[in-house]
Amino acid sequence: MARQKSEQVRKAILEAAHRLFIEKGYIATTISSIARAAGTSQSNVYVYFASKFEIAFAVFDPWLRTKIAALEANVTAQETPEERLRTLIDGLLRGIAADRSGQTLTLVQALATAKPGDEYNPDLLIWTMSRIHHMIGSALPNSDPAEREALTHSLMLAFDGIALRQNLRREEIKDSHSVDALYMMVRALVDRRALTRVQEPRD
Amino acid sequence: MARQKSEQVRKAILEAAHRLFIEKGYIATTISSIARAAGTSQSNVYVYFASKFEIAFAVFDPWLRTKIAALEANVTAQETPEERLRTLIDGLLRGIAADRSGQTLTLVQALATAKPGDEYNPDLLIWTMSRIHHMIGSALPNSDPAEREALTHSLMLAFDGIALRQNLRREEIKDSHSVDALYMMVRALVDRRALTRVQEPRD
DNA sequence: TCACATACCGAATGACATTCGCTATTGACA
DNA sequence: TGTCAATAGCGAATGTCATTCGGTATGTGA
Repeated sequence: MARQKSEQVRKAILEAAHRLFIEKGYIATTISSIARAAGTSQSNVYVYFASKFEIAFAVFDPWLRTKIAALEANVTAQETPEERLRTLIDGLLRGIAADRSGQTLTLVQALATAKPGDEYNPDLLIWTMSRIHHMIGSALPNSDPAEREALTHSLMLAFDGIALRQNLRREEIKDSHSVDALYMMVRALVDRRALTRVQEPRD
Repeated sequence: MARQKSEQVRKAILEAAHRLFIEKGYIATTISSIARAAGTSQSNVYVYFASKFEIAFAVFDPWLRTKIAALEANVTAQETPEERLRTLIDGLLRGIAADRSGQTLTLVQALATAKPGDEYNPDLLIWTMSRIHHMIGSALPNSDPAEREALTHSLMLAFDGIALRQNLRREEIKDSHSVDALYMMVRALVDRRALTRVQEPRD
């Protein structure tokens, strides 16, 4: 009954927020500027979203899903497991986490400044983890489940690390080194298995 | 000439901030509450520190140096390289980065909310990296320099990842898994070298 | 003892996120 | 097709901070 929310207004708010978050970051973007860019009033934004935090999450969620889906398509398209592994690590860390024209920083800033009441739905987190887990399976066939699990967690951890640094740390630390270092370690894991098999063959 | 700053007031401010940051986090701690706890006025805090950000850094710096120094003593005290490696990874990630009664979250929140003018001295970052690098040397003797370099970067990255998650991510992700996963990968790196040496001895 | 730089203080100021009181619309139902 | 209650939408508060300002008082170097 009574008046309905306009899908158009909602979209306008999200699009304005999306653009402004990328341009100025979450913290420097004000609700007032989002409202202005969306062609509505500051207070009306709160009819559509309960808080600034909620807007950030509503922007981040579809952004990340799109990125991860594209990454997965890219990984799957690779011929060899080695290529899939490199594509996965590079795409996830350099392509998504370190992307300065993306929404990763939005999430980091939103989470860092979240107030006690600011909750978020864990679905996105779980979904992302399951996609990465799946990609790792295709990049490391014949690996044992514990190993795949461990790698999934390590990659998520690296994602967070890169995300935090993206703007917050100084240039003294080069992200590229870290990504290469991680890749090197994963390869070592793979190679060990290969070597172990050579030494103690058992199929 | 003229009046001097009181070392006592400075110390009182830092001690109050230290305690409040741990209790309530950086963001939820107000300059006003720091001043009250330090027994001075809000505005006088600005005579000693240019900004809230600067206070955070002044608190974090000695805290981290103490922690890292203690870790290094602990690592050095271990008998075998294996024990040193485990002590290093566990102490750094679980003991320092994930310590909820420490100042890690302070730094994350301070960095996330830093304004353009908020600069910090990179000395601490460089010093920390060099200590970790040194500890890795003692945990992986005979490793090649590139490998040690890569591990140092990976550990710093993991540190940041854990730090970000400390309060910001949900329980859906268990940090412990990630730490174990990382340890497993480093061991794989070590083992590979051992296996490689067995296969192609050359000493 | 004098003079001045400045520690120290209480009261602004300016930015925000969020809330409030009110008006205008609109969708369900008679 | 008219009525009306829920609520979209708006402009003006509110409340919370970090930071700044204007003034006063004190310690220090001369």
